Amino acid sequence: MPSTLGYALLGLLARKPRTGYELTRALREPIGYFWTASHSQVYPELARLEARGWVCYEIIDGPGPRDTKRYAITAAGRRALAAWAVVPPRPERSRNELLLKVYSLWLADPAAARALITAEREQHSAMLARYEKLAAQSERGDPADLAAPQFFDYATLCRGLSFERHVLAWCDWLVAALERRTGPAAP
Amino acid sequence: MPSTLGYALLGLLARKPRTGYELTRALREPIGYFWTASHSQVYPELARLEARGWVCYEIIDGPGPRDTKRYAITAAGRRALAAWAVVPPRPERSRNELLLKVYSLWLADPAAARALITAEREQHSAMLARYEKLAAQSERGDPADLAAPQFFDYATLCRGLSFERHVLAWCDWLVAALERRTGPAAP
DNA sequence: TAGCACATGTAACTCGTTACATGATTTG
DNA sequence: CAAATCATGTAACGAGTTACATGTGCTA
Repeated sequence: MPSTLGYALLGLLARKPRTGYELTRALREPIGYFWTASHSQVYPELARLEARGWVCYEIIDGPGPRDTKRYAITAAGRRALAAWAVVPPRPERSRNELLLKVYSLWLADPAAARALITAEREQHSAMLARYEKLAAQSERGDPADLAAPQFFDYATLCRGLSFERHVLAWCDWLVAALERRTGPAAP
Repeated sequence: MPSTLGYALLGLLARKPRTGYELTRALREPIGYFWTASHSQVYPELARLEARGWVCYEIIDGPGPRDTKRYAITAAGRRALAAWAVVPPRPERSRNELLLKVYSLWLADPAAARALITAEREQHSAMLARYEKLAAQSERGDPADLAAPQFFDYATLCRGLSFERHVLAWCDWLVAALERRTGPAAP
């Protein structure tokens, strides 16, 4: 039973073969919205998956002192991934540093407290813009085809859009509440 | 500079003095909604905070083979907490195992996929009910008093309510989309 | 020619979980 | 009398981050 990262890599390889470097990049950009890993985790994990027979690789020529390996998922890997995907994940305990700060914000300087929430708002606003751009670009595929990955890409994107909108609304509410009490921020 | 857990403990102690055990409990029930830790983390962290002069303790008598210590925050601890609270947290990379599973759900059995999302929906439905109960109980305090903790308790609760409602709506949408394609689930 | 993207690995360290350990008091 | 709750600690392990390490090819 490999780690969650192993299944993240399998999920990417089930769509197309990639090198370790390409997997690392994918763990920043499309997958990074819900799972991340650094390259120092990726290479050992690929070796473990290969030892288990869930991925295989061919050596292609590339730059640098080492071999460049292009990995692909095997039939056994695909079966393992499909089985893992429907096992309910254990309820994960949330870790939200911002909420922890809000919990102690009554001790803080009111102007600085307002600035904290405003900054957070901007982060989520930027993230929402990125998701909206992705949504505009995405070809959704045939929505009738549940065996094609596009619909599930779209489902994860919808979750991101919804999440950012909800956080944004909460930030707006909180900033307004803080301003109502202490007067609007100085210019 | 202590860990985030240190500030979580300070945040609790700024409200009232507690024993390590009481802090551990608080890290499950009220704080657990946005930060968790097990008791094996709490005791060493309390020792570190004490060494730094941010908390102090008095020994009270209790059961068991060891001393029972009741910890309280010091003036220095309170200053450190107030300063930390307004420093913007580094944007945290999300880790959402369910979304990772959704990303590979096109490979899975459609009925099992539907069951996965339905189960997730029930989890969030139960969590929403807990939050709504808490909201009904909560005395919000004088909303004009930004130096009192009650308003900020309420703010974190609002975030929980909003979060669960958004996830619930997404689950409902996804289940409906999956059913529309494969026909309603067998009874 | 300096920096970046490509490309792959190892090592040290931190944070968090699980398991090990002990023992009193209360409740079913 | 068994189990849960109160109460506090240490140790082993696993997952993840940061830093170390090497080297090519392209572009500003």
